[in-house]
Amino acid sequence: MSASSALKISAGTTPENFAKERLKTLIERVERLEEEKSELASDIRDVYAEAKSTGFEPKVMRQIIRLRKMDSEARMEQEELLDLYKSSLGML
Amino acid sequence: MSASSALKISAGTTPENFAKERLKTLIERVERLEEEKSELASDIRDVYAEAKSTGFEPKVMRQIIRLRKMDSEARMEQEELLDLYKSSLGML
Amino acid sequence: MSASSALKISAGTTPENFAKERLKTLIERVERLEEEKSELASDIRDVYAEAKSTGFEPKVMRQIIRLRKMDSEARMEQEELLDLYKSSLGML
Amino acid sequence: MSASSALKISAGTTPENFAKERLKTLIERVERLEEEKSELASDIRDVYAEAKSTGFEPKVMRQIIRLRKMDSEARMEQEELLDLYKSSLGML
DNA sequence: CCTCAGTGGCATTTCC
DNA sequence: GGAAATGCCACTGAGG
Repeated sequence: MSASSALKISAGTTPENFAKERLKTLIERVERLEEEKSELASDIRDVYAEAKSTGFEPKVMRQIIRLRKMDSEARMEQEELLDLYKSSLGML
Repeated sequence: MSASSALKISAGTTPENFAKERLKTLIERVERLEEEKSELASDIRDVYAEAKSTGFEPKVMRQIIRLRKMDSEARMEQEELLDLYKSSLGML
Repeated sequence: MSASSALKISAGTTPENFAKERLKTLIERVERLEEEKSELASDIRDVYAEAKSTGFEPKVMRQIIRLRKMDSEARMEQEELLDLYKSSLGML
Repeated sequence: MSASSALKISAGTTPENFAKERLKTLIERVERLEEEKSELASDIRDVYAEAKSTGFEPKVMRQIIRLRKMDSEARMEQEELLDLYKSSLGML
């Protein structure tokens, strides 16, 4: 489709239409991402279901995962703190 | 634990170890999925930030998205209702 | 109430007793409300039972009710969105 | 509106319309009850909010209420059991 | 008995 | 940073 014809103004790119299209695009991007996020959530539920059927309690697993997450976050904070010290002392 | 081979004791596949490995695998699968989920959440925040910097209010966008989601859910429920009617009337 | 009388100490309104009484009142209010809520749940079950005995499937009824609820919620969200647009445009 | 005219058959009380009206009534009864139920739930939330603002922890209050409920249910069961014994022994 | 929807509670996130 | 809202999980209770 060519944009060279001024005759097609009625469906053209007025500023309002431009904004409208832009908004539409942004919303669809979010929706797509949300969709993928939901699928991952569903995958996670599946893993827990599988675990449960093998005899592992999902509740306990969640606890473990929470703890490991806290651990790794604490470790990262420690490292950031260390870097801060180093840079303060001109050691980076 | 089998006593048939003394050599494999330390790293052997006793039932307990088997369960332990299985649990470890499951937990790592969940952690990987959670990781991806977080990245998507981050992507979504980015889109909203970008939208905001272009003059669109995230609050409005969220509302629009919520409405669109409700619509599609309503449509799905409609279909379920229809199936229910059909099954009630022996048409399935 | 005055603390000048030593006679009323044992059952008096010390700060602790005051808090205790207040807590008791709050808890009883919740319990009363929960009670009424349970009665309504029971009434609802009765209606479904009656419907079933007249030949209507509760499952279908629930689905219909769910849909109607979604509709009314969608309507409310529509209005909120409109308000949001208005406030975005300084029309409120 | 008069029911004396046979001319109004098209909107009349055919068996299907009768069933339809009956269903409508049942559904509206349920919806009304659900509505009241929601209002009570809202009232309960309000009480907890009020309690919280006065310094009581809702979480603890919920615990207390749960325990008291268990107690009263246990007591009722005890009494039912006692009645059963009595009737077995011709003491009612 | 067992599945499943509904509901309350909790945690995270978001907005002010 | 604190309050409010949203989404998620566990649990209870109803229905098959």
